[in-house]
Amino acid sequence: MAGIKDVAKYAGVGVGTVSRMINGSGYVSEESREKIQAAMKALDYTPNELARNLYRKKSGIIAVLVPNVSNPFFAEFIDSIEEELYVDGFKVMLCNTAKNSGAEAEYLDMLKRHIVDGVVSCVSSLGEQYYSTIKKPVVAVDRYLGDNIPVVTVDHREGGRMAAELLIENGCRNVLHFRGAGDIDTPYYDRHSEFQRIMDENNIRTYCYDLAWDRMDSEYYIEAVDKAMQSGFAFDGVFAVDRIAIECMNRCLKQNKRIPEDVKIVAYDGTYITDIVEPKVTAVVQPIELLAREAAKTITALIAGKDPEQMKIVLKATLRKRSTTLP
Amino acid sequence: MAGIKDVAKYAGVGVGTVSRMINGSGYVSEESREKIQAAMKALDYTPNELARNLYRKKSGIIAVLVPNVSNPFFAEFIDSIEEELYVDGFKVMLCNTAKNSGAEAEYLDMLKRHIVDGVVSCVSSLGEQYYSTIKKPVVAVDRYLGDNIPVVTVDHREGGRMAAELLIENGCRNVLHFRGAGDIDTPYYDRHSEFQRIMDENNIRTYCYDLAWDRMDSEYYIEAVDKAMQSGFAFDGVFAVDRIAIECMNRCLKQNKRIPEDVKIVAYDGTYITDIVEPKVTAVVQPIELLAREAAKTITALIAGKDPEQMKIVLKATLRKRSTTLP
DNA sequence: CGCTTGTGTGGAACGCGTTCCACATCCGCT
DNA sequence: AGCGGATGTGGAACGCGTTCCACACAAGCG
Repeated sequence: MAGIKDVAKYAGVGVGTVSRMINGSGYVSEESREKIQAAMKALDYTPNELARNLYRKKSGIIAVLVPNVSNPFFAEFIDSIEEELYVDGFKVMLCNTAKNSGAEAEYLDMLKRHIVDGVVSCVSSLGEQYYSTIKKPVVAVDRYLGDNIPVVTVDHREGGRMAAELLIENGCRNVLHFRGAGDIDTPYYDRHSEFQRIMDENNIRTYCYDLAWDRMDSEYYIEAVDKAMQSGFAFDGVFAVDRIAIECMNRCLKQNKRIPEDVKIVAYDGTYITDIVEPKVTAVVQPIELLAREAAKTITALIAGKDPEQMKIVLKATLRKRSTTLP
Repeated sequence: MAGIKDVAKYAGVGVGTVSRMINGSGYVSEESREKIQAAMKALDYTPNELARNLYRKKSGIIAVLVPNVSNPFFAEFIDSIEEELYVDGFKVMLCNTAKNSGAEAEYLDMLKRHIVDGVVSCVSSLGEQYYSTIKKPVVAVDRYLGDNIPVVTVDHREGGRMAAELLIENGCRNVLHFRGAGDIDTPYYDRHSEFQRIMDENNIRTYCYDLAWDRMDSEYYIEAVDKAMQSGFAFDGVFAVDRIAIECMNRCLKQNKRIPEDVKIVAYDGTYITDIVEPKVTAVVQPIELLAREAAKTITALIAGKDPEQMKIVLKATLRKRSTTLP
């Protein structure tokens, strides 16, 4: 493989001149330009990015940590952030952490090893104290990872409220509430706290099912719905993440319950799967693309050495009424 | 940031000794071991992977090119291959190519730049002649990228046959056939050729709708179904990729057609979305996990300098009968 | 005792592109 | 003529970890 020295020799110039030309820095005469161009073509030269990276101490790669890309929420998030970071010249390293409890730490370790310039984390099994030791660019999505780590999140309290109020307006009195995983003081959980608060305030009976934080697969979701159904709790409303909401809906339909007449359903996330089932599911929609854009902006700012303008960016969720609630 | 020299100085040994200790190569006395260990801890030393990479001329990263991760087929593929490659010590760089026509070439270029050690490509807008100039490890998934590029694929001919025969057994006489994108001589397309051949052979009327290769989004799919519906072709069978099959099903239900009595549907891919809609959709299921595993095995073998045992690995698709065809 | 072999070590050279510094022209201007 | 500035260039030093070579010392053996 030809190196810059070979090019310089072939073109009859010094390595510095070749480097300046490639990087468009400093002076290079028209004559040298042509000779170097010819040499590069003749030797089929491509700069070794590894060497550049070493010198610059950066790789141009950002790690994005998610539990699982096959979950449509994270798939859409990754899709968007990849696109966003691509235009800024960064590549995305994909890190699924659910498969293996050591993966999160290992991927974070790549920051120290200079393999990645920054991390966007949508997971948090490791906890604040672990993250607090990291002095490199990290952005948290939907969870607190420590005081010095900027977070991009959604107003889940408001999201939980919208869901709760809609079910109440719809006249629900007995609601099945699948509570997501995770620490209670992570922004993510606000939807459940607020939802539950409003339910209690209005004397609505609820049956809460707490999900494990490390399972996002269909099998587990189906199992969860099974168990909730077997509890014998007679419900006329459901609040759950997309996939579970859909599963509940299908069970209800199988039991000849009418949707939305007998059971109202509000899903959380509003990924495209709520729109491909029939009836389409009413959902609190997370602004995934915006979440990705803000996360991208924040991490690139951090990498560029700028302080993020805000340590906490809170986006708005929206309510998308479809056919699983009354018109 | 502390470097290996600092550690060596602090421990009172030479850099070579530190390096040997870190890499477990060569001799290091117990005494040196302890001193180095202490020094590493004291200085919070982590080796700079960039420098190692430069020396070794490899980055430990494999680029996986897909049109779009939000498509569940690719999401599941990436999910699996990431897991597979993780155990082999490789990281995955995610490359969505649909967003931008230049992205595929740019990501491939990273091979030359030594940013990635190999590429697993599930896309092919660039064509054989482009790929043929690449002398680095590349594995193709479901498409031919040239004679010297190993391919992992599925027996789509068989897949197309299973779908066709099932619809015929079900008594379909007028079938809506959404044909996927791409070159006709890519393995991927075999399903359509074979399906169509059998349809023609049995004098089944078909209405073929050809999809654009560069669109995988819901909007486009909905538009496609719209157009096909508007054609006025009265059909009693549908063969299409998951997402479109589902869309067709929903349209039919809305028009009060009964599934499967009035219209039979066979989807291709069999990702989880065919299982969350009601009725569940009969599908030719691609062995995505296996596809990922074989692709991972092949690319790691290539990177290790081994020749792949086979230049073409063909896996079996299976038919999963659900409720959109007769029992 | 002399020799081989095993153990252990320091440090120079290397991989490869970037930057910086010293140095050389050539131009215009006073 | 003399000076300042723009233009242009070559190559050493650097970033940082790895490898290899020269060298040192101990033990084992005839």
